[in-house]
Amino acid sequence: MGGVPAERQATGTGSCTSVHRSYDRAVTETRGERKGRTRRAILDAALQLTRDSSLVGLSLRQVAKEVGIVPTAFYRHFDSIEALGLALVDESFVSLRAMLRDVRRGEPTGFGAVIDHSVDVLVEHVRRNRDHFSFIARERVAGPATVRDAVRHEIDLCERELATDLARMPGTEPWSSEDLRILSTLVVATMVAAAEELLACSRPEQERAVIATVRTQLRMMLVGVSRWESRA
Amino acid sequence: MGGVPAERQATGTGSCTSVHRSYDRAVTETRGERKGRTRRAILDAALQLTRDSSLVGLSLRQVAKEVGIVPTAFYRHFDSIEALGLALVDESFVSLRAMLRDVRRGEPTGFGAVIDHSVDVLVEHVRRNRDHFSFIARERVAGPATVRDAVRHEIDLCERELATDLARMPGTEPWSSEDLRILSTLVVATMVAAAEELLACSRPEQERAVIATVRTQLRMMLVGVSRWESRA
DNA sequence: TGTACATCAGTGAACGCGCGTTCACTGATGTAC
DNA sequence: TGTACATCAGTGAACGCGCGTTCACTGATGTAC
Repeated sequence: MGGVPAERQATGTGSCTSVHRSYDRAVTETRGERKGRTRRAILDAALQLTRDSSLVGLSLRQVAKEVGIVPTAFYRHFDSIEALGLALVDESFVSLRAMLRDVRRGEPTGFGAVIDHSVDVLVEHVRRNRDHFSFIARERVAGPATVRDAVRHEIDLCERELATDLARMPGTEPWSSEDLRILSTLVVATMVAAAEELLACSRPEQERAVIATVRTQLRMMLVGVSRWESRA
Repeated sequence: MGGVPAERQATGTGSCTSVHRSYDRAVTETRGERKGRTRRAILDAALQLTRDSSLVGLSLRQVAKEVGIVPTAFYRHFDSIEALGLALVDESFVSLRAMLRDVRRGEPTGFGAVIDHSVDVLVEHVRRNRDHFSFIARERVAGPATVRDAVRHEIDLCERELATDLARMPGTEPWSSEDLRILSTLVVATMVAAAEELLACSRPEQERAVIATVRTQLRMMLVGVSRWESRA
């Protein structure tokens, strides 16, 4: 009875809705495509099931049940829940890097515009990749040690990336690279905190308040930027 | 065979070392004191056992085993792990409020001195109440829903408290109360991030780097503060 | 195109284990007289 | 001070359940000829 249930993935309420529909199933599908679909379904099920708790506390059997496969079939795709977690870190940061790319795409027509654009992009990406962002926020502090470390490492890379972006902004010419790094850590921490707040919002007006707050916070920082003198 | 194992609490490696020693045990002890000791031991065991994971994933049986009581005895003290979690939120924020009190105790002799003193106090408190701080950091995003909400609510209260403190600082007279609130949110987020970084440090020089970073970040903000004009 | 064999995603029974919770209990501590 | 009874923190057996992991398996898909 091998290979039946992969199309069940669309059943889940996961945010990453797939292109697969039930009418284009088995007939033309290669074995590898099928396996890929089941793998995708496992990843989606894990994201969905950890929404209100964490990887710690997610069981292989829960995931298998949600996907519609027998528990042992899980091992055809991942060695353990932890390995699944590391795969989720990878794909979550693909989302996050896409966001950074979108931020960078904005035309720099002054500080205020850069801030507004960045916040808009953040809000939009958090909305569209809710599960990825909340996965990162959660597992960063509460995941299994290897997952936690992987998330921290990726965030570290993002901070470095942002530091080089900041170095290209007008007004930061006199800054030391160390101070740029420190500022980018501050910006990332603020953005992470804002993302966490956005994720906790249930009503639109809460969301609007969070957006206004983070916008003002970034402005406060940039007022600091324009007056800052490294090593002084 | 009731009431023997309460003095076992000192066995744990918890950070809150108790005054109890084995030589002052049972003889003079009242029933209520005994119960209090066991309760304390349960709280300590929970803090210790969640260090590397989270409340989600902590079992009543693990706690009972660590304390040295039978699993069912747990129910004499708490209804569930979640109720135990809420008690830990309460006592963790007693630690955190003690820290805020220490910060406030510093003499305000200029911005730089306020920042240095605040960071020193933060570092000292994180060192001394490691388990409480990491408990807050973790359960804030990854705890059971009721625990998460309780932590968020307490942090919200801290932000309000800090906003009124900031209002008393020289230089903030022209600030709107909304902007003070936003700044205090920013300061708290920065402090929380710094505390998380400090908790992740394994070597002294990492810790020194984190301290230098947060110090600089607060300075950057305060340069912003001194130039900020509300509603402008 | 047809046949024979290899691959491998998914199956299902079975295992020993730790879980939360129930229940009737014990015996030291506390209290009323 | 002494006795009789109440309280209640901790006990230990028992329960049904979900867990991760093992194993031999099935049968559709893929490939070599």
